[in-house]
Amino acid sequence: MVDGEEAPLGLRERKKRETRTALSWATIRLSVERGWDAVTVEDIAAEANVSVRTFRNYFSSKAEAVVARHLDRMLGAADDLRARPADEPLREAIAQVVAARFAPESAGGGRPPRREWVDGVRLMLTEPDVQGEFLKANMIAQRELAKAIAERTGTDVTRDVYPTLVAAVTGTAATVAIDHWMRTDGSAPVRRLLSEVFDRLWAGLPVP
Amino acid sequence: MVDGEEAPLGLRERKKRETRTALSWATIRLSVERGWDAVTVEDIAAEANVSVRTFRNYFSSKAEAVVARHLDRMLGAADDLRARPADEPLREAIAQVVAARFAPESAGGGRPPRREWVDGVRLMLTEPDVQGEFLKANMIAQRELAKAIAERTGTDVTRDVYPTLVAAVTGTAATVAIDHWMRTDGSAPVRRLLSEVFDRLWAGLPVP
DNA sequence: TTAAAATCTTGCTGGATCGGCATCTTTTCT
DNA sequence: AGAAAAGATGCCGATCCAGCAAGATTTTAA
Repeated sequence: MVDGEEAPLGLRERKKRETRTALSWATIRLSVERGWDAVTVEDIAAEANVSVRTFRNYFSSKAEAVVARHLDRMLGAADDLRARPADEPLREAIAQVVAARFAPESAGGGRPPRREWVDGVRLMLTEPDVQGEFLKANMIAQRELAKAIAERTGTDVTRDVYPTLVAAVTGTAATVAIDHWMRTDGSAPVRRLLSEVFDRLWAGLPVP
Repeated sequence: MVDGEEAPLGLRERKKRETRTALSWATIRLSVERGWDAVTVEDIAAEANVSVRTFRNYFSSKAEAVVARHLDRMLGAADDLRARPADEPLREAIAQVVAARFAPESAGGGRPPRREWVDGVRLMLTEPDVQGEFLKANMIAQRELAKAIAERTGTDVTRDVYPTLVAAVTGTAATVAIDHWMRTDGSAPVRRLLSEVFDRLWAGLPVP
């Protein structure tokens, strides 16, 4: 399951990933454009040129498909962490990899998000199912992140609470930043919020 | 929705709460005893003397019913926070109310949990659906907690990130403590884990 | 106290979801 | 090349789910 990430990645695997992201994007786009309830799994499958059954092989719900983008992002961050110089302070390393994954270029095509789109996304994110899946994804990513942190700090995920805790805090930072962005006018970019939240957390939550 | 908690609480409301907790407990008990998949909504409804449709009016899934206990607990904590002396440091106040709600007496009848029961609960909590709902509930509770914190600190939930952040950290602490308890032999009581986690968070996550 | 209004419970039901299975196609391995 | 492995798809029965309306209970107002 965990073989070298360096393998050239066969055709099969590549296609699978393509289908996965295609389905995920299709779900997001259609939902943003038409509204959550106005999109069926059938629509999405058609949009991505696969059968409904195949959609189900990849995702067990629309919400899961939407959140897949975020999940990949966070898993990627965990992965990046392992590649970070070992002598870099943990806090720095984490801040860097997470911030990098939140960079606009890192998302999709770096197209300038239109007002309409942002509003749609925000609306979509209010959907309870989506929020639930979002949290689940975060949890999964956190487990992976905890492993990476444990390796880096020479701690044990099952014995020490430390790696799990730091991972959880990282996930929380991301969630809070996004959450706050969602509930405000969105003028403050997520990255700024993220770094602010990070600083506060590692400073022990001083009263402002 | 948020009227004085002091209102005598009419018969209607009382009955509703009773049904709600009855359904929640029934779900938990049956699931622990028979195993998650061996329990249908029909069983639960029967156990609580209501129709299946009524179960659905209260909860949209078994998982949600299970987690309702935890949700109430956290909402209660948020409520307790408002009643805390205003000059008490925020950190202390939060630690107190949360710890109090995790006290064994505060749960159900203070019956000594049998080994069998604990194992069953642990097994139930590994169920993905349950975990998902757990996270959702936490999020809901956090929003409420954030409001209480905002009141207390004179900050604004929509303008400042601070209250949301502190609430999120509190929720995270609870989650991590429970998560760690679940994945270890359970010898360390949740309350001890909780306070350890709390201390570390408010100390800015020093490297151990 | 009584009648009206509001709310809750419940059975019914059509539409969507879900996951197992068999089959056909594509990729990978030897 | 040929066999083996893994994916995609269609089909289908079981289940879930939310809206609706009828009947019961509580609350409110007169």
